[in-house]
Amino acid sequence: MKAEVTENRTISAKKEDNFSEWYVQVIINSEFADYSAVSGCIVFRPSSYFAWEQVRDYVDGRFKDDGIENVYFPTLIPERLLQKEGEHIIGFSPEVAWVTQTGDTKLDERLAVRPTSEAIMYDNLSKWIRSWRDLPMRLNQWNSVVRWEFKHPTPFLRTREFLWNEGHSAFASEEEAEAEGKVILGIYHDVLKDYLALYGIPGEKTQKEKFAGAIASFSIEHLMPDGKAVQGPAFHLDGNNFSKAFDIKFIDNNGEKRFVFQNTWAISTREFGVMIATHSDNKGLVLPPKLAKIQIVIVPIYNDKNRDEIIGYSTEIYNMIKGEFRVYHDIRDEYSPGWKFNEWELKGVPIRVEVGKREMGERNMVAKMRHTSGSESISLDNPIEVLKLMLEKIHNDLYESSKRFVIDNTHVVENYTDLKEVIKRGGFAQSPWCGSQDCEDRIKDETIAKATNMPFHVQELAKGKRCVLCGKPAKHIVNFSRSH
RNA sequence: GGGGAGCUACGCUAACCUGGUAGACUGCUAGCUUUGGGAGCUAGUAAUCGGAGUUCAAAUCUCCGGCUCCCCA
Repeated sequence: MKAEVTENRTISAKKEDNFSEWYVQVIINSEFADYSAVSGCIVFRPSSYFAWEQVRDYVDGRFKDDGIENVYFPTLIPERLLQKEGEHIIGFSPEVAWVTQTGDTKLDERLAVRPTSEAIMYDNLSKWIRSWRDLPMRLNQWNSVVRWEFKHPTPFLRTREFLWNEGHSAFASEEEAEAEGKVILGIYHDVLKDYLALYGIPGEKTQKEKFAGAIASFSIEHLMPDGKAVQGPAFHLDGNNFSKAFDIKFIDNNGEKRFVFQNTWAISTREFGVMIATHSDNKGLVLPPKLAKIQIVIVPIYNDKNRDEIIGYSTEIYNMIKGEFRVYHDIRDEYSPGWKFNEWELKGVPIRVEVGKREMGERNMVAKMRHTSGSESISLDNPIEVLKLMLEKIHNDLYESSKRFVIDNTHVVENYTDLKEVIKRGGFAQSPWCGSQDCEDRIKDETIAKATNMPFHVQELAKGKRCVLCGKPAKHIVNFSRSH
C-alpha cells in the first residue's frame, strides 16, 4: 500500500513547469542549505559546506602548486581606501554595506564590509613592493564578501554574502600578467569539469560587461536549464589601474620606478547554483560524486527474523568498501527501506547499495545510480573496482549531459532576426559583432540579452562576417543571452 | 526598475469572507506491531511573521514594517 507522501520531504514543483520554485525546494528540502534570519543570506549546511571544501581544497592545491600564497585581510575597509579607484567604487557603491557605529559611538570614518578586497589589500601592497625582486607577488584569500543586491536573492545564485577565493597578483610586466590568465582559467576549467561536472564557455568579456576597474575581463559562462546564462569564474587584467590609484611601484633593474601590472580572479559558491540547476531532477538533488559527503549509502533490507543476519552481511560490505569511499551504512531501525530510498534520492547520494536476503544468498549487492536509476548487481569478489568505475561513470554522464545541453542550446546566428528568435527561445546566440558599444547597447535594450562573453574557440569565425546588427565587418564573435 | 500573490507547529494546510474554544495531515517523543519503494495503532509534543490601531474580544478588519515567491523589464 502506498503511504501518504509527506509534504516536507518531497519536491512538489516540477523542474520543467516551475523552475524557480523547484530550485528552491531542491535546496531546502534536501537539507543542502537553508534560509537564515538575514534576508538574502543562506546557511551552508554540512552537505553544501562539505562540497565547498572539496572545491576549495582542490583549487587551493592547484594555486599553491603554481606558487600562489594564501593571506587573510580584514573584513572591514575604511571608506577613504575604497574611494581610491574611481570606476571600482562606482561599480560597487550601490551594494556596499557600511559599519557606522560601535556600541553607542558613531565612527569618524565609515567602514565598508568588503564587497571585494582590492582596496584594503593594495594599500598594503604599496608598502610591500619596493623592488623588481619582490615580483611577482601572487596572493590569494578564501573568504566571504557582502554585496547588498537589490534584485531578489536566490540561494547560491544571488546571495548577499557568498564564499569565494579572491586572487590578487602583481607583476613587473604586462606579458607576465597576461600569461597568468591562461593558468588560472585552466584551473577553474578543471575544477568545473572534474569536480562540479559542469561545462562552461571560456572567453573574454566585452568592455561594457568587464569588471569595475579592470582593463579586460575573462570568464567562463554557464547556461542554466531555463536557457539563461550565469557568469562562472572570472579573471581580470587590471593593468596599472589599481597600481596607479594605490601607488604600487617598484624599481626595475635599470633603476627606474614603474607601476606594477595586476590581476584579480575568483570562483564563488554561485557555482553550486549552476550545479544544482543543471544536474538535479524532480526527485531532488543530484550531486557529482566528488562533491558528495556521502558517495555510497548501504541500505540493508531485513525483517524481524533475519535482521541480525542481514545487518551482519551489510556490515561486511561496509567494512570492505569504507576505506575507499565515503560510505554511510543506514541501519536506522525506525525507517523502512522505502523511506530510506526516497530520502537518499532527495539528498542526492550518487550510489545506493541494497542488500537483503536475496543478495546475502548470492553473495552480491545491488548498486543503484541516482542520476539514471540504473542498477547493477555486483559480486563481492572485487566490489571496489566496480564501484569506482560506477562513480566515474556517474561523473562523466553528468558532465557530458551538461556539455551537450550547452552545445545544443548554442545557436550560430548571422542576422538580427535570428538573434531575437534565439534569445526568445533561450540559449546562447553566437553572433558576429562589430565591437561597438552602440550595437551592444541596442541589442541589450531591445532583446534584454547581454553579451556574456566572446568565446575563445570561435573567434577566428569572425573573419569575413558582418555585425549581426549594423552589418559592418565583424571583429568578434559574442555569445548573447538572457542572464540570471 | 515595474506589477502581483502570500506568510498559522520543521513542512503542508483548516478556521479568515461573516471577529468569540486555533483543527487535520506530516514531523518529533514513547510503547507495541511492522520492514524488497515514503508501514499501522495508541498516547504525548509543537503554531497564528513583527509592531501599531479599531474592538468587550483580532489568525480574522485597518495601517506600517519584515520576509518569501511569481510575472514582466
